[in-house]
Amino acid sequence: MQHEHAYDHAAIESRWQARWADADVYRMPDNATDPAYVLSMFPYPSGDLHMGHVRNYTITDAYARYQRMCGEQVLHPMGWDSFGLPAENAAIERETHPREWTLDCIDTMRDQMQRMGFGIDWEREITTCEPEYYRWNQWLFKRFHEAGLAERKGGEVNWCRSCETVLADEQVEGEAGETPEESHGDGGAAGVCWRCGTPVETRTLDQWFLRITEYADELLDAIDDLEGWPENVKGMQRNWIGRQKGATVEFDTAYGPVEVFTTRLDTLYGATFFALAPNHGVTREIVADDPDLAAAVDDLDSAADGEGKRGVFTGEHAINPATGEKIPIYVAEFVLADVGTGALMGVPGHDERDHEFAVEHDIEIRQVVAPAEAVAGDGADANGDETGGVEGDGEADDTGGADGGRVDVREAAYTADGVLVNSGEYDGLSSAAARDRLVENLDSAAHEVQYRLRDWLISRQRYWGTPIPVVHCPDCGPVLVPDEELPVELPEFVPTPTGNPLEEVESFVHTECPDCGAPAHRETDTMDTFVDSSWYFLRFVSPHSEDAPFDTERATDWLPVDRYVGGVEHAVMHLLYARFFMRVLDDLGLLGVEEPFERLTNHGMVLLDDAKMSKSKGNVVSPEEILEQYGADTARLFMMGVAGPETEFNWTERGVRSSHAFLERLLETARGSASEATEARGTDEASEESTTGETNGTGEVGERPIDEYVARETDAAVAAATADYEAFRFDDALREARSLVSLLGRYRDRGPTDHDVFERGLRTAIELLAPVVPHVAEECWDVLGGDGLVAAADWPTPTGDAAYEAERRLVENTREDVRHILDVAGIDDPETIEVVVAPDWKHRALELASEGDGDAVGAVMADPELRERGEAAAEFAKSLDASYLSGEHLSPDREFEALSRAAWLVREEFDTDVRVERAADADEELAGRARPDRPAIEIYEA
RNA sequence: GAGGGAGUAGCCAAGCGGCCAACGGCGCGGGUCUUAAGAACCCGUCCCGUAGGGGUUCCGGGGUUCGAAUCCCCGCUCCCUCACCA
Repeated sequence: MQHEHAYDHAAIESRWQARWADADVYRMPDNATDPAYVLSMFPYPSGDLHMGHVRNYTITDAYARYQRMCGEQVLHPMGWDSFGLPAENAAIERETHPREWTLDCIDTMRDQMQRMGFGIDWEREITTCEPEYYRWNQWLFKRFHEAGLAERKGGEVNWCRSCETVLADEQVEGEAGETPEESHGDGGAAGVCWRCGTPVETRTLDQWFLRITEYADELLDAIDDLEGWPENVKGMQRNWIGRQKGATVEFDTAYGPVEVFTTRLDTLYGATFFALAPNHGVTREIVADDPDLAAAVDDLDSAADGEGKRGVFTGEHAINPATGEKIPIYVAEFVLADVGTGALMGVPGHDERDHEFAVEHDIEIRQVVAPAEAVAGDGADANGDETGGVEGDGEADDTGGADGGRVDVREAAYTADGVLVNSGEYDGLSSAAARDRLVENLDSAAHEVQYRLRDWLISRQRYWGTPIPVVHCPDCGPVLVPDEELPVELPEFVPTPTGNPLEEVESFVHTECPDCGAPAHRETDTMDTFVDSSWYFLRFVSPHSEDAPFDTERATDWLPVDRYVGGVEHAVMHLLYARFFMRVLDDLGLLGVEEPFERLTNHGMVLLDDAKMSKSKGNVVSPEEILEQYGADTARLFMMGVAGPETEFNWTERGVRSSHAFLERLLETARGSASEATEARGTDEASEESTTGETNGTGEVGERPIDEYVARETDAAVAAATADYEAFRFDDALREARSLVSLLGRYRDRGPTDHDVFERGLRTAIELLAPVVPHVAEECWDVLGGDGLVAAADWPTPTGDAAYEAERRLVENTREDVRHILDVAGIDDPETIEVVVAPDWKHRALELASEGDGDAVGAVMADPELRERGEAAAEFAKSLDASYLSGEHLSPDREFEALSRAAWLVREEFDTDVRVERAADADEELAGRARPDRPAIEIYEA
């Protein structure tokens, strides 16, 4: 059941959206100097905004608005990551063109964003599927190519036998139970074709790659300096790059030397078998004239994971380069072609996986490394050679099967470093030293660094992407299209039952070689869409530039993006590719910045009933509905108030309603204040009634403690909320703003208010709320007769330099103490509550003690005046512990003022008389009980 | 298995060396307002206590420190990423 809206959000929102547009508030001039660059990851235009988008953009919008109010020039742009497979699918399904479908979706989503009130500079909108944008993908591709960073080479890709086409990884559907998560890059996925269900094979085809591996070290090492990035993202990137330092070494075989990579060269003497990947070159040679063996190898499943260590003995042997021993060569399932060299030395004594294989195939297990303490215990010559060496060598610890310094490698592999045994001349060396020594001594051995990161395969055999600007000439080979001929535009879309539609467009394919003019055919592959998103944040700097992808000078000034907000799912791909692009562009002299994103925030998910919202599960709350029912501000306020940006939270109807109710109240309060101001002007009738009990203060409206209290709280709220906005703690900032509104409500309800105090409070609250609920804030601002737009107003600054925190704490603690006393003492009907601030000398003593070096009593008693206090001073000094000393303290005057201002709260709560006094004006005994931060309290019963 | 993160009162969730018995929200209890309900607002919500006190807490166990939810070590549990990675 819906109750009627006390405010017409639809009218208010569209009114202010129009006003913002008219006033061009979000326009970012090109001549700005180092503006605040606040960015949300741009969306794929799927057709509808979902809650995740709304949360994402609300976060950046609120921060951008806050920054703008702080006087910053703010770049908060939006664009569309609009190439990609779904559009192609949708076009086929709906018998339309991917471009039309995409542009329709963009229109819908732009409209939704505008209705959400996101303050975006639409003049800078970019759409990656437009030639104006993707021509620069092509241009950049050429620059990469010139720098030797784009190359064509054989790559493993997914191939569907039935469709006779290459499939992008996304076009490979996972088998039972597996989610077809995105995994770009190399092929090898085990799955089925998305169109026909045929199991996907792997083929090696010539494809275009960007050589990101050239930047592996740089990208990895620079992660340490990304201080504004979350640890998990940094960890994922490190992991993904996967640098591993070790060594290569060759084993001789009847088919020539075969290289292996190992991180544990020190275990070389323990190598008792040799293993090849099923599709290793040497495997093919061995198998070539042995059909039985070939069949056995064929039977191995290279995609098998986990259980069992299947393998086939080839009958061949390899020569251990260190010992000259002959060891059996196996073809093993667990050896992967694309890891290391596709071949490995098996050391069952010191590698768990090898151990398992050896046990299954009855291979000798030999110990060649012992825990350091075991060797020392034997009195063996441990040699003490700790020259250190290769990165990543760990201290010998007792992991991996060591037990009391003794290990039995027949039981389990001992995988830790230690001291060499059974290793001839290397016995007694530490693992690390042995690794270095072996590399020195063996001709075929060399230090080697390996990466998990592979070059980035950007070729995609589909229509809806950036055409790779290459022409294949029978004579000249692949030739790049000259810059003047860019962009290579996509031809009309012709749906084809299978394969890449581009191949079917003769007018596109048939062309001339730019070099020799001979008939040639155009490359029909398009680029991975991650190319588009690897530099889009640069395009926003000069979105209409026609002679460069972006203005170098301006980009160098504006970048990096100050705050980048998006989902964790882009932790590796997008964010790594973008970092790669930036570094290349920097090296090419097109940019003077190396890292794209200064501070990165991964927003949490929006849940419904503890589950991720998803269309397939049907548990989706559509922004469209919320927009209609409650309005944009309600949705924004709820999302921002319920949790910090990184925390996931549950969408609840209740929460939404309470946010909506708050906005209604706020609006009523503003309207009430405005009408009161007009009516009651001059009507200063004394309603002294409610002020008669005031002990401190004159009772004149505007000069009463309560007026001062409200004024002070207004400043305190500003101070706190500002710190919260700075720290991206929007939930806390909103709490401050909301509690200020609530205080103002009480202030108004309890009697005559000072109009200036009240209105300043209200205006301030509106300003604090404006970044999150911009429409209602504008409406209130307008009602109150504010100057211009709040969106363009100055962020409030607290007047004075008050210790707001300390004051609030003092007041709160004192109030709690009063309640506590009343409760514990069982006083039901207090008549007077007397609050006495500690005497000056105690404050002075505290000050001296905190300045002194530990000896509080000494420091205090050294002061002649305090010494005169005798016993009392000594006692007090003794009671000062370190935590008390380290705290922030108010002066006696400040304490007195803060408590006086807040006295009305106590008075109201307990319906009693309250007296706040200075020590000098109070009973001596009572004053004696007071300490700084802790006034004495005496309660008199009726 | 490797790397990252986390375990805080009924629940969610801050805090990350002293101001912490520990913010805030939900739930629950009391109160104000109201014809009533709801909303809103105020108070309470580990135990004991007739004056602001005391006791026992922040996964478990050790340690560092005058002082630890906060730092270090060990263990347990959970989440995420990568993974038969040589």
